[in-house]
Amino acid sequence: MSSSSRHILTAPAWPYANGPRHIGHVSGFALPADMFSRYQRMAGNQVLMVSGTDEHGTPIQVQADKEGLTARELADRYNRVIAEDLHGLGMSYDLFTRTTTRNHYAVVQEIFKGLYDNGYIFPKTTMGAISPSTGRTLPDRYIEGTCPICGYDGARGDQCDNCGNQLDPVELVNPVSRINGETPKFVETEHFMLDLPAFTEVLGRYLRGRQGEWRPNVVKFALNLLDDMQPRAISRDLDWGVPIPLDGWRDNPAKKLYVWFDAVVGYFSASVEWARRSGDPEAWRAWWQDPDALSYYFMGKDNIVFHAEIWPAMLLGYSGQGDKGGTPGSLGALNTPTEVVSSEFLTMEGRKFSSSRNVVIYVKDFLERYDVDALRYYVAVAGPENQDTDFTWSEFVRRNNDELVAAWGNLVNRSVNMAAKNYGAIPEPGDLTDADRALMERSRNAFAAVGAELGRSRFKNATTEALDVVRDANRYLSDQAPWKLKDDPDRVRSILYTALQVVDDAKTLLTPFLPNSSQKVYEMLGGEGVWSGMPEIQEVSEDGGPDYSVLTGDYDTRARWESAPIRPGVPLAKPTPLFKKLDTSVVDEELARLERP
RNA sequence: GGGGCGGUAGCUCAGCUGGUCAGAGCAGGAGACUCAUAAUCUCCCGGUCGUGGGUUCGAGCCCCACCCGCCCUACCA
Repeated sequence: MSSSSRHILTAPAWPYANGPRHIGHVSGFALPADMFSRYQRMAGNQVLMVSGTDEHGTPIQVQADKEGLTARELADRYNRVIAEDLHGLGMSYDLFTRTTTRNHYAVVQEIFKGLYDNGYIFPKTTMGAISPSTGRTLPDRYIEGTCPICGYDGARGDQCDNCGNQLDPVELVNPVSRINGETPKFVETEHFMLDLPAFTEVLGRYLRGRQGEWRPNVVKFALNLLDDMQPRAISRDLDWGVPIPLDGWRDNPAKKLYVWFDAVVGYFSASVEWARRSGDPEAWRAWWQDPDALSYYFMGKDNIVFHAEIWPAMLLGYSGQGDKGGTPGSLGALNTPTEVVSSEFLTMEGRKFSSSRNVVIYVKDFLERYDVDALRYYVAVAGPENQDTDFTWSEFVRRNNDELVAAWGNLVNRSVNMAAKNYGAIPEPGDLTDADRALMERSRNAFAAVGAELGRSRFKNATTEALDVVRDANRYLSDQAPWKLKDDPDRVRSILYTALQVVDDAKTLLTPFLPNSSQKVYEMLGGEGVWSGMPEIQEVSEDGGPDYSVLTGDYDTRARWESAPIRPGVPLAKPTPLFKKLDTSVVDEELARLERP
């Protein structure tokens, strides 16, 4: 079905390095992006999947202070934790890096300069707070006081936790520093603004051109924002961030680029870093400048504005294509997103995930107790694709037991077991009946159907259709009942051959969701080597900077999105179960863990 | 306050541009089988598609209002 090989950039959102990831996080960006990427690679496309940890900004600084660490130390810790979470999930990143690399700084500054030179960034004077005793800038979140809106007296400078409104610290009644209790002094401070109104026209054309392609809620949401575009601050009074690359600013220890600005550039900077590490520093251009290249961004719905509005604006501005024109920056014009795929939110047993209330299950803890494929499957078939969905332990156990173990695992087990026991090998079929041919044709045809759903990031539909093949195969075995045909060995061999061919097809269809168990089935049926590649953590170095670790891998594997004929004669051993059946008592155990400090 | 998404069988959810669209899985009931991790297969039960209007020959699917849940965002100050 897919005609020619294309370059496809997969851009999963950058997790913020302030703590471990829970399954709500990864259900929104990481797992969908990985399933999409694995499918696209199998379909023969050249996928580049890049991301990393987002490590700058006030929340990191605040938390670091609280723990007596530097921001860098805190970021180092959670970069490692998150990389291990994603590694455990089998996320097939070509590069998972971080925003504290020298490469990232340089690329961010290049994008800034391109925008600046084209007139899309301008300075503006606003009011900001400093600490009278130290003379240092006091970031918004370090200030608390009485909320001017609801009267709550624990409001922070940037937001009131009681009424949820965003605030300007200048508005707070009786503001005090959270560091030492002193009263901050408000002084004039200069910041840079991104001129978003200067992209209204071009973004409007861009977004209207995406109608019918993107999920409608994303386009609608973004188009609606165009009605009231405001310049957005891109610098911050904080020393933890990327320096502003202009004379007089570059060395200012207290003014850095606002974290969101550097974070969205990460998709691009990581591509550049990947190219350099691959040995061809220009290789990124195939994904960012070829007009036929495609790019897919995966994130939670709270991030639509950055990916459907601000990042396209930055790319257009850098490329000299905003409403005020300009010329492309020194790297040349860059592609805007082909599609912004936004997920809704996962809830936990009917409630919002909450680390502080312990309404949460972290990736690490999950993977210590359960198989990664069980989680991947759950997110694929029951994740927050079109609407908020609830994760419940009972549903997780049920899906695992009824669908993975009883339907798919059992099909593999009964088919391989019968063949192994009777022949010790994939049998040579006799004459095939209509029923045999119909089932094999049915699973062959599923590649187009499931592939079409995967290409549109419709994972629920894709999983369901793949499972339908499994159910049909189980039905076929029950109908044909080879165990009753001891006196017709030809027929038995044909039946088992047919079943094994469909098992082989189904394992291919399920590979994007269940790469680990598909690898097992692949080996069970005589496959050798890596069927579906897994990421690895590598220590890397960078000229002039500290060493750090990245996630990368070789995903140029044997997996192809097509039915591959099985080979009679290949030896078969008695199969071992693909999945572990879970006792229903785990539901109570896990529920008891929730809300226990 | 503004914008967006969702509200479909007991449960979790599919239903594209309006006309076999009233579905799937699970749960519940009955039966078949024994190759398989007591798994599998068959049949049955089950919904006035949030509420109230409207458009249409015909509406979960379009329009209006309202109710509920969630997301983003603003302001009176």
